[in-house]
Amino acid sequence: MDRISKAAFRRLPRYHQILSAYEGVGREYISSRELSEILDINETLVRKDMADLQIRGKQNQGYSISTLRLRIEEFLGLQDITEALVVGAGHLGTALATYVGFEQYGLKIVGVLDNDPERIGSMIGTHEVVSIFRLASMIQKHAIKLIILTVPKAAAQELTDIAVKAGVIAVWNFTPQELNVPDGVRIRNEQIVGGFMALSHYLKNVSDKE
Amino acid sequence: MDRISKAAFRRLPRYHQILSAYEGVGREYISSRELSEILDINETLVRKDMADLQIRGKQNQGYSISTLRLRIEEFLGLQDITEALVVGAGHLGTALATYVGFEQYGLKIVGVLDNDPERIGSMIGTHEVVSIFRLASMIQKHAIKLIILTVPKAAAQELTDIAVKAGVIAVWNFTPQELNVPDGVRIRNEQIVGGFMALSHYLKNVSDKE
DNA sequence: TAGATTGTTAATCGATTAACAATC
DNA sequence: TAGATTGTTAATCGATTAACAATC
Repeated sequence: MDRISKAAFRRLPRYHQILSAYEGVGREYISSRELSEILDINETLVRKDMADLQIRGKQNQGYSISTLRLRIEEFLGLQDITEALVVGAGHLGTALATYVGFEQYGLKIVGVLDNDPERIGSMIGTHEVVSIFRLASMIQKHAIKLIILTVPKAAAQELTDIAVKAGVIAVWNFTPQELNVPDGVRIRNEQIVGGFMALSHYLKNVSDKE
Repeated sequence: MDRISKAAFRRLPRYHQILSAYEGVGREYISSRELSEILDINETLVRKDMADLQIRGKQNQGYSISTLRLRIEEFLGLQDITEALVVGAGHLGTALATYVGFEQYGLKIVGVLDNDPERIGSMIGTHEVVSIFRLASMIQKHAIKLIILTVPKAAAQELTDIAVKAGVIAVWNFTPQELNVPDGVRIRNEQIVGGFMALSHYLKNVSDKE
């Protein structure tokens, strides 16, 4: 069975991104040392992560970049197509709905919904924005398992309830609302403002020292 | 000195968000039990976090919501104004540049830059998009310490170098590029696609079991 | 061979949780 | 008083790192 630690799991996207970049310029192998320096983590930790992924390196050369990248993709299920709806067609929803990079990871946006009559019917990339009232029916029609939630905080829980009832089992939550869902439904909270808070704390302490 | 664990630090934005919501509806106290249930973490952990923040609760009532919120804001420096530039005026840059919620945390966007002649001169919210060639001069003029980077991956490192040379010491990085910066410069990587990867892994394992 | 590198084990470090005393 | 709750200590769990053997 595929099992790695939570902490290692969080490193996989970062490994993946470096591997893709190196593969793009034709490199074949990368050492744990190099990976550790780019990511600013310990070298042994990289080797441990590789061992957890059941990837073996070559003495004197390091790890095969393509093997490793494919292994991460397999592990994360990036080779399957995941169809998703973008719920909320504001700037952030638009950014996510039109981001072409997602294709590479198997994420396919199949619809964009909003509640604003002015937006409904307009085009976002190749998608016509449809009414939020069609959320449940679209989920059922396409057997959607994942929604990308970019609506105002006040609407987040209600729309999640509707989506879950219609069959969704994963919510990528870009709202600051802590969502309540039944067991078996997975939430990923982006809470973008959290990133700023970390930097704000740093900036405050730098200036305190001056 | 203000010192809490890394893990506790990551919980602060989530506490803060709940406290704001409860304060908005007029609640005065919240127990560690309630916080732990909303966030789906252990009750003792909440109390330990409070102790780390040097916040004391009241027996039988819990923690004062406003005291706790203010303490978190103080700790994170959210009461100071942080001026920042949005570098890259695509959909994501636009979303971040126009997000009104940032004000509440002291984040003030003072400019938006892009390299596309079609975009330069257009308005994003109250900001006129200016040429990326003015990056260094704008940083110096406003004594900017933080940039919000939403440019294509290929441009990320070069623009970071320019910004750091001009005086920036914090980069909120929404590109997938791992940035290389001198000591003393803090990077926060958003790597949005990482959130999808976590969900993709979950979805894969759910369907494998069927 | 010497050097570079992987892979593994044991030690250490950090975070979470259980247990329970204190108190309103 | 009994019940609800905080606050703290010690135990446990999980993650990282140091040390070092193996090997190309």
